[in-house]
Amino acid sequence: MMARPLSSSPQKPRPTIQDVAKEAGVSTGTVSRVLNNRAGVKAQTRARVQAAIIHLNYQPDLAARELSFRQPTRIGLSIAAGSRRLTPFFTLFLEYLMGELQAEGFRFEEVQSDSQGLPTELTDGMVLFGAHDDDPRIHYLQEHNIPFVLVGHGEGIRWVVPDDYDGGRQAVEHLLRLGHRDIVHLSGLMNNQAFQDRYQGHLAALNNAGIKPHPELLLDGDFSSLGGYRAVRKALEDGLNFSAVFAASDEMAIGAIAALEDLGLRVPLDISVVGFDDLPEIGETLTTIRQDIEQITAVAVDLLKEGLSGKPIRHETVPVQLIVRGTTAKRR
Amino acid sequence: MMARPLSSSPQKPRPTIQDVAKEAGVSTGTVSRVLNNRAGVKAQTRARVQAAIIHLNYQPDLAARELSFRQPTRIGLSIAAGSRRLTPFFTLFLEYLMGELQAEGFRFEEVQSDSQGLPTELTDGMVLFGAHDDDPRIHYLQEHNIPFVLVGHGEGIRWVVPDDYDGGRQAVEHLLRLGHRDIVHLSGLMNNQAFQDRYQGHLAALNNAGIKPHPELLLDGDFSSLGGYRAVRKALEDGLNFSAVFAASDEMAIGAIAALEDLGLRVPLDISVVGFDDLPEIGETLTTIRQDIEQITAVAVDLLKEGLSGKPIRHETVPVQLIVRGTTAKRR
DNA sequence: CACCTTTTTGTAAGCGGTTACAAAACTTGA
DNA sequence: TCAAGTTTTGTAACCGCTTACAAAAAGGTG
Repeated sequence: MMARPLSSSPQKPRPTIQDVAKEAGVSTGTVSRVLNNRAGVKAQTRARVQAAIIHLNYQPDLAARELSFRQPTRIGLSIAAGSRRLTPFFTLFLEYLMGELQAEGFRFEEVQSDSQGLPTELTDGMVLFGAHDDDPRIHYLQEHNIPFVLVGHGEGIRWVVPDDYDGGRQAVEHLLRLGHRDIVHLSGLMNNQAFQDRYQGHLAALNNAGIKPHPELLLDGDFSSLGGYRAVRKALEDGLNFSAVFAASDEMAIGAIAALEDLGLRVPLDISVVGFDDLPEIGETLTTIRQDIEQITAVAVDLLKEGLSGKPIRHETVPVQLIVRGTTAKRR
Repeated sequence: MMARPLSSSPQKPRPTIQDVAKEAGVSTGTVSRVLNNRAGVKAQTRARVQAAIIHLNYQPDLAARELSFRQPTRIGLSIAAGSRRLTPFFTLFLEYLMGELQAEGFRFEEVQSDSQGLPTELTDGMVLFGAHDDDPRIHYLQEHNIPFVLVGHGEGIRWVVPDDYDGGRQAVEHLLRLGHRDIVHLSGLMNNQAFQDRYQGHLAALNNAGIKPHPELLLDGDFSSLGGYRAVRKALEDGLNFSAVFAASDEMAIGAIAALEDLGLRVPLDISVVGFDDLPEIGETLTTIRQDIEQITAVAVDLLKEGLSGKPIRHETVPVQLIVRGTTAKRR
């Protein structure tokens, strides 16, 4: 045994396109064409090159590739001051966005969350999270002619949102089909467009069924599991009459269920609960409205690419989907 | 008004080092030296170049730079299956880690969270989050000679952790100084090293003060605000006797405070509460133990760089700090 | 089979930086 | 004032890949 501590060997030079070319007995140009799936390579040659690639365990150098392609590649993410970003939703959004940008060969430059929110580094494009319509960042980006996409609603800009309104409608229609009439809406103070839309969808479903909404069924769950718990518990203790809860987030739904069970009610036997988001680790047992966060980020990246290539401005609404699981049942 | 929708101009070529050189009347080599703060440039020349850089709003092309430096640059993050990653802590960790890696010129390759957890793409280095000592990923990385750093404890590998033990000790010593003797420890099922260490620190502080720990003061708060709320509320309703709560996370502390206040107790007049983490948006009013997440990520990146250059294996413990705010007071 | 087209492959010039080396410009001391 | 030494600057090769263009090979046709 040596006294010296273990240390890994410092360098192991990666194979380059040259090595692959030599191994396959072709030129670098041909290898490059194979790598990029370009037409005009004989099938036989292509196979030989691919074999060499696998044999050498070749991975193209991203920097060199990026340099050759010379396309804009720096994308920034800017988060509005005050938007709740320490949430499961945002974490997933961030992860998927990173993945999408990476897959498209972009460089995800920085998460900016300073109070100003204005880009400090120059980027080729921006994703805006949680911005208002007259956000100073929007003006800044427009002035500097930097393409961007807003996750949220906007006027005359590129944006993408999940269909919150439709989600609210679907959730409540599901409960109505099960015979429920007195449906609590558990949300937060309505300063957020998404939560407002979910509530509007809720109201629309009631309206379509000819049911008048009851104002005291709108509860403030503070967007958190704790808030959901306290709101529902208080409502029960105050004797509020309802047979179902539509929580505008999975977290609030979890809290609602805990409160119901703590007070001896069974879900879904006595009370049905619907959530919103379908978050992994959290809402996996809930009847809920699924937001496809991956798709939202994919659309965001698409829109951004359109902006980068000067295409016309466009926006998109990503559909949501009711997932029926074990927390809803026929009204007793 | 044109009917055609607005569209931004597709391209605006960035200035290159050549442009800067011409503008400043020097060669590209000199500009490069200025950019990288190399010695051997006359102060006057340096100033002229810097002026040109600012004037042209020049930003070096990262791809070109990376290609020239030819250093390993792809860093992956791997998250153990089953570790709770949709938490504020993890989100902040991710953001800081991205920032650090970026600042050091690395490329943050991917967030892996598949059940296997093994790297699917080749990376030059890895950050492991929430791995156990005999994690298959560790063996894999060692076999393939890929440098990595674990956020957590390990044997014979590079790792970094915050000083959880010391944090627990500091929190409880603070409460002891205020005269508290019956201190609830609010945590989760102890499957997590960090939470175990915090509890061990708690016990050590008691022990140093000659106080015997009381087993029923250890409460399961499920690592969440809701769990903290329910645990503390139940304890109060069961008549548990205590004058202070040490919650092993800010979220549980928030829950604990809500429960206390719902049952008519005042914080800190009647009961003192200490949290752990000092999370923005969440723990900002708490007396808490501050974890410097930014520093943790910075150390992780340092260790990784050492691994990349073949330096000996080393680990580091990042200190934590008691922040006294408004939720603790002398025992009445 | 000679000739023309089409397909496949090779060659070499970039992409935008860094840096080893050489050249030029200053210092210094006798 | 000039040679030798030192500092500053310029030149050009190179990093690994893409791609326009040219060359070679293959395929068709009368």
